[in-house]
This record gives sequence, structure tokens and C-alpha cells, in this order.
Amino acid sequence: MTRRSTSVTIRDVARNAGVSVATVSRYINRNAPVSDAVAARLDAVMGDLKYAPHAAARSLAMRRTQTIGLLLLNMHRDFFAPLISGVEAIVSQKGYNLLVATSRPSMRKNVQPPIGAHNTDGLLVFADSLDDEQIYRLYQKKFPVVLIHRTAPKNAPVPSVTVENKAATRKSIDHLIEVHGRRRILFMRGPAHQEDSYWREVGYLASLEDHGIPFEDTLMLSGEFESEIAYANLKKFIETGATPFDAVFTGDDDAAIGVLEALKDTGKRVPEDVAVIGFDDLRLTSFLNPPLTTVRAPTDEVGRTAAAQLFRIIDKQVPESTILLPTEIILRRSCGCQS
Amino acid sequence: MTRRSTSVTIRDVARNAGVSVATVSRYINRNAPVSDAVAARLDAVMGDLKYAPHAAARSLAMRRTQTIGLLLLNMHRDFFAPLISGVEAIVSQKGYNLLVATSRPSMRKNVQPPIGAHNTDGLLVFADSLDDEQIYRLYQKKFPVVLIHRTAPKNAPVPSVTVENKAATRKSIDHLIEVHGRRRILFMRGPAHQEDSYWREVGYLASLEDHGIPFEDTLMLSGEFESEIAYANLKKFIETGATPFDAVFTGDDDAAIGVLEALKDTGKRVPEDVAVIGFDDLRLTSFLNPPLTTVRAPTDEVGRTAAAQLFRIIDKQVPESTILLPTEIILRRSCGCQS
DNA sequence: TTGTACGCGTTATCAC
DNA sequence: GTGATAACGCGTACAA
Repeated sequence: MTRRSTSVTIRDVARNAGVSVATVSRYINRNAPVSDAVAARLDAVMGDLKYAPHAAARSLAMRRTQTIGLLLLNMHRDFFAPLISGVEAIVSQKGYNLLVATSRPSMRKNVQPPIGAHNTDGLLVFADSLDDEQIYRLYQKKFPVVLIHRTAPKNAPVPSVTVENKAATRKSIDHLIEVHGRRRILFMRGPAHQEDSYWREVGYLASLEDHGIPFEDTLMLSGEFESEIAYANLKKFIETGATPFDAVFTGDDDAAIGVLEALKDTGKRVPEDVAVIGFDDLRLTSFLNPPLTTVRAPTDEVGRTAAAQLFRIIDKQVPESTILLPTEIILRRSCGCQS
Repeated sequence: MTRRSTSVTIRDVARNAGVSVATVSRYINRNAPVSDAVAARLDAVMGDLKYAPHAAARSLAMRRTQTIGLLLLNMHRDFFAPLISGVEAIVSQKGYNLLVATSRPSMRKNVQPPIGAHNTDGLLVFADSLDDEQIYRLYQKKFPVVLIHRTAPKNAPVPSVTVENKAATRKSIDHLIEVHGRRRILFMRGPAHQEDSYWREVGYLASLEDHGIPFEDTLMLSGEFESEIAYANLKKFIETGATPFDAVFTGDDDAAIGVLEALKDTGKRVPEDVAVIGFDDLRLTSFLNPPLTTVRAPTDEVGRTAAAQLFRIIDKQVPESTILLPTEIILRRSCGCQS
């Protein structure tokens, strides 16, 4: 024996059970029947030796990894907890492993993302964690990919799962105008090139137009989906003798939190002086002061749905090309309701 | 050619560059010098072919997976976002991959956890996601393990990273008693067998004793680190004509949120009627109504530290046996401060 | 500096 | 039902 490894292999099991490795493999994978006697012996031996198949060896032989990858921009925002959780639920239920990684679209070419065809059987790609060219490359190789919170590039029509942004935002703005009589509504946009951000902006503009309110570009600030940035930018805006405004729609709840703070620190009352509406319905926003009116996005379900779609591809079934999960306005006090 | 695979292998690179696979391998791993001419050609060819080493094959040959595993109980609580984020930061910086999975200590024996020696080079084990016997088994095999938010079993002295629970809790109770004059302090405990939960309870009892306040078991409720459970249990407690109380210390911020709601729904004012203190300092707790006094736990740093310790083991260095990260009280309004 | 050949642990294809 | 054995893609003595 020239074995270097210390771990117990299928060969050890075979020897101890007095059968060939082929038989052990068959029994493990339930590929072909084995005699009851052998089955019993194998159960005993495997339990005894605490044998666990070596994943890499199996991957190499079967040419699949039994793991799927989730590519994120970062994971510190609360938004990602339900997303990862939803993905993990489906992945583990399918008996797969989950590899998570962060990645930003690479400036330099030839920088391989940390996960891909070499270590997963499929990829869940969040927003702009991969650029169009990288997505195209995966598409070319027919590698299973599902996009999350973004749609497919034209030259790489892979499935995607997103939430309804435009209509919900539009209705939110409608609500501010029609129910609460606001007309000078500040919009805190999210990151450029982010689709969610884009469609929310479109919804905002559409509502303004519906109500004959001219768009003023001074009422468009950058929030970047980050509370600190939203806080800083809004505060500066107010302190530098700003255009008056009576409401703020923020790209997401994180920014809304910054907005709430900035308003408090500059002595503006919410919702009396300024109404505020966010987007996402993070778990804690109903407990904010005042409770935040926001658009509920089913983030956990987005994760589940995207993972399910990915497995449809992997299992050679036909996935939906685009899934748009519904959102709904949650009226609370920050917009002026339930006061 | 009897190749079945469609993907580009090291052999393709070798052929296209007119060298042997050994040379390619050496160049990739920077193991041995390669002539400049060859290096240049390899760069070109690899870029051209978009070659990426097959992880499984590499793992099999090197007998290491280049990935580490993070075992959690679940991932839907906001608490886990910074934890995962911290771990991921170190792991990716080390050039490793991160496998995340959930697991509960198995009732049935012989149920292998989804990640372990067969698919990772080391494991980060959160709280009770593995039972003592499973930890012992890994220890026996000398498999790299670091425990998070729990300490090691006596028979398996593996490193652990936790936060300081007892002193911080004790000081919090001291604060309620000494500064705000509360004496009937309800304690909402966390999950049984959870160490954080246990030590916070010990801190509570210690402070009571210090101040000569007898412990009343009717003032001990179950919160389970879940806002819904804390809400339901406290509400029921109040509505069934409860023992009077003038403060609540909750095992964690999630429970604190439930407590705040239950108090609001039963018409009790915070902090006037009841003072509330939590534990963790989740990102949004400063924006609650009222802002939550809580103990700040450096969760992101716990993740980073644990991952760093794991890599010390993997790199054959000596890790710290136990790391206790400091916590600190953050005084806000829910305890009566800054009113 | 470079090439040859074997082993890593498993599955799958043949035979029997 | 069962066993022998050639892949799977890569790293690494050993040789040159």
C-alpha cells in the first residue's frame, strides 16, 4: 500500500465488506441493485468507518460539483440576509451545497470571478456583480445562470428574477400626491446602472407627469442604497439652503433610514413637514420612528425563486425567461397615514 | 482523442503552448521557475482559451479543497448578515471559497453534516449547529475547526471565538438598578443550551445579588432570540394579570423588538413605565422608537476573527485557544437615558 | 528549465 | 449481482 491519505476511502469500505469498490459505489448511489446481504454488510461497515465520499473525487468522476454559487456585491446590508436564506433553503433541500462570494464587475479583463464553471454547477448572479461580457461568456458555454435583481443582456438571454419596481414606485408617488397633497417630492436614487434603481426612477417620473408636476433636477439626490450616504447628502442639501420639498421617496429602506435621521437632525418633522417612503420593507422598518411606509419586496422569495429556476435549468427543464415578483405598498406613518 | 469533456483543460493549454502539462502546472502555481518565453506564451494561450483550473481535479491532487465551511443554525435573522460578511472578507482575502450551510444538531445518529472534511479544509461552527459528539469526531481527526459563540467541549479543546456576555449584562442590570432605580427587572432568556443565553442569565443573577434583590422566577420569560416569540410571551404575561415589573432585559435585540411592540400594544410607555435593554446592537436598533439601549457585540469582527483563527490552524500556526471579544453598553433612550 | 508517468478517490463501462 | 479497470483533470516526484 502506498496510500498517503489518512482518510477512509471507498476502497477501505470495499475491503472491510469483502466486496469490490464498484459494488460499494453502486450501493451508495443506488444505481443498481445489490443483494440484501451485501447491503447490510455495507451499512455496518460504512457506519463503523464513518465513511463519507470525497466530494472532489466524486465531482471529477461525475463531472458535476453538486454545488451552486451565489455571487453578491457585498453581504453586510440587512437586505442580503433574507436573500441568502431563501437561496440556501432551496439549495439544501435539493441536496446541493452553496458557495457564496462577492465580486464587482472587473475593471481589468481576465480576472476570473471566484466561482464559476470550475467549481459550481450553476450560478446565481445578483445585480451588477458580473458585467455583461462575463454573463455572455457563461451563456456561450451554456453554463446554468440565473440573474437576480437584473435582467439579461440582449446577447445573453438567461433567466432572471426581479421585483416589480416601476408600478409600485409610481403608486407610492401617486399616494404622496393624491392622498397627502405633496407636490415637491425629492427622489433619492440608488446606484447608477442598477436596474432596480432605474425603474424606480422611471416610476417616479411617470407619476409626476401623470399629475402635471414638472420634474426638477434639483430634487434628485444620490442615496446609493446606503444610509450613511443618504444621510450625508440629504443633510448637505438641506443645510446649503435647499430647494423646499415636502416629501422624500428613497431608493431603498437603507437610504430611508439615513433620510429619517437627516430630517430629525435638521429639525424637520416626519410626516408633518416631510413625508417619507422607502423600498424593500426590511424586517425592522415597521419599528422605526415613525414606522416607515415602504414597498414590500419579497426578498426571501426572490432567493427561493431564483434558486428554483436555476435547478430547472440544471435538471434540463425549461425555466421561465423572466420572473417579476409582485411588490406592495405598506402604508405606515412616515407618509402621513395612520397618524 | 477520447475526451468527453467540452471544457478546456491544462492539457489543451500545454498543447497550444507547445510545452508539457507539468510546465503549465508549475507556472500556474508558481512552484518552479519557467523561462520568460514560455511564461509569455502561457499567458497568451491561457487568456485566449480562458482556461480556469478545474477545482475538483486540483483538490483531488493536492488533497485540499481551498474552501472553508460556515455552519449556521439559520440565516434569516439580521444578526447573521455581519457575521457572514466578516467571515467572507477574510476567506476571500485568503483566496479561499466559502461554503455556507445550516444544520441542527441531529437527533438521529449517522446523519453527516452537509459540510465537513469531505468538502472543506476547515469549519467555522456557530453555536449549537453541531453537537459535542460531532465536534469531538472532528477533533479526533485533527480537522481544523473554530467554534463561534460557544466554547469547546471538554474532550475536544478546539479554539473558539465568543463575545463577553456576563460582565456586559451585569453592568446593564446595574445600570437599570442604580441609575434608573428599577428593581423588578424581567429577564427574557434565549434558547436553552445556548452559551450566550446562559452567561447573560448569569450576569443578570449576579447583579441582582449584588444589590440584594431576590430573584423571582416569575420574572424570567422565554424570548428565544426571536421577536415574535418574545412578543407573544410578554404579551400573554402582561394580559394574564402579571407580576408587576418596571424593566426588561432581553437576551438579544430581536427579542427586544418584540418586547417593545408588546409593551406598546399593552399601553405601557418605554422607558417611563418599563425600561428596556437589548443585546447585539443590530444595525437598525438606534432608529427604533425609542432608540434601543443595548450591548454592542462586534459581530462582524467575530466573523473575521474566527476565520483568521481557522487559517492559523490551516497554516500550521498556533491559534488562540479562546478569544473573548469585548462588548460595550450603548446607552440610548429605551432604558431612560437621554430622555 | 522541462518532460514523463503515476496517484488522488470516485464513477461508469465492460465483462462475467 | 458482482468485479476489474479505464477515465475524470491536475500536481508532483523523478528523470533528463
